[in-house]
Amino acid sequence: MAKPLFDRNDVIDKSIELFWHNGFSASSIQQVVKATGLKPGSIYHAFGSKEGLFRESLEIYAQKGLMHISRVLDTAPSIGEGICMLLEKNIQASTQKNYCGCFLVKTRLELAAAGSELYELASAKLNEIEALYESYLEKEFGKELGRQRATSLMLHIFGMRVYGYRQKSAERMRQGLQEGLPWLPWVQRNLK
Amino acid sequence: MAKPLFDRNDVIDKSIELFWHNGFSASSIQQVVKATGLKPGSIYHAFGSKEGLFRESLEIYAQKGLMHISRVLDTAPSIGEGICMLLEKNIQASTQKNYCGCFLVKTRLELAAAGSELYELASAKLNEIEALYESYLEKEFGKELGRQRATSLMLHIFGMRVYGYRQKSAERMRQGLQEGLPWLPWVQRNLK
DNA sequence: TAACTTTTTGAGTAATTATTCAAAATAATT
DNA sequence: AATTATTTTGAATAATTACTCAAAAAGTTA
Repeated sequence: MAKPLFDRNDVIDKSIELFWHNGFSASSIQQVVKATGLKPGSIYHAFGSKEGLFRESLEIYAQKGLMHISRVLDTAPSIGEGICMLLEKNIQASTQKNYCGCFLVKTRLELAAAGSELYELASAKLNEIEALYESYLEKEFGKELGRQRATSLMLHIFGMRVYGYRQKSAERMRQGLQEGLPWLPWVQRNLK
Repeated sequence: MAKPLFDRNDVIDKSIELFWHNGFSASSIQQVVKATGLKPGSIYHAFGSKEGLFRESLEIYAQKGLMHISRVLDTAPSIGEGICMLLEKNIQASTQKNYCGCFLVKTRLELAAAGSELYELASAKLNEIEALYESYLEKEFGKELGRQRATSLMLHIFGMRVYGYRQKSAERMRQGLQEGLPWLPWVQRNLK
């Protein structure tokens, strides 16, 4: 019973990187071979298909994202401040050189028309994220307002993932968020 | 001097349909051949490359979108009511069977990492849309608040383009929009 | 060490890809 | 009708695609 010699986590991390940047269609198995060092046979033995590898990459990515949100919101001084921290981190990320949006959002848009199982997976994970925010906001604002603000927050997060691709959009985006999410405890940035 | 026999508008419309649904990478020239009835040689003679055809499709799509926004906002009773009409139309569209988001948004997300010229084109057109909304909102709210609300509106529009893929999200999305864009003249829907 | 099980290898496959081009067809001009 | 200019054709091309499989290597157990 020989066990896999390659580091599965490492291979998944490198696959996430590749698929996240290029999307499903534009990423070839040959690129995976190059990125991971695995030979085609090993990839198919371990993951079954390109779709199988993509699915596992997407799942791990989503799981990490959900855990990150929970961790930040559980340790922040307040839920509102935690959300602000998460949003600010998204803004920061969008200023990075190789900004790439969100893997789940990109997958949902790319594969919606194909009716792919991967689209369903991405959608399910995005719904989980909304449900997670909702569970926190309900505690703060009650059932109805919590749900409403969770939806509003998701609209803004999705919006950022598209808007953020523009260079130098950080400050503008920050102002737009403050305009649309006035119930969050924004900190004063530039007093003038 | 023989002139083209095929209807360029018709070919572009069918190309928009195909590219919009499948994206750039997942649309093949053979699919274009099938969808338009043109032979490969004709396509390359008329548009130069797959990218050339995609570019022209994207440009026409964007132009139609910009014109539609102007027309609605120019004829609406007020700018606010016009924007509400446009948003409501987006919500309605998202409930359609083959909802497909926005061609510009999809292109921006798909081709950002590739540093493609098509990404630049999609971004430029999305910026034009924001500038158009800004020009209207400035008249209503002044320079600074107009700009801020145009950004907020764009974040919501982008957000809808992602959020809307979920089935049965219409009512929830409507409430989220009302929460984030309270300065718009929303009409009462269900009194209870 | 030997027998056994599982993983890895990497050349190979059939299908699909974007693109080309010489020849045929078509339209405008003479 | 003849000439010229342009478009259309569609089979062919070289490259790339996702994926396979028999053999070799490696780990586990006896």
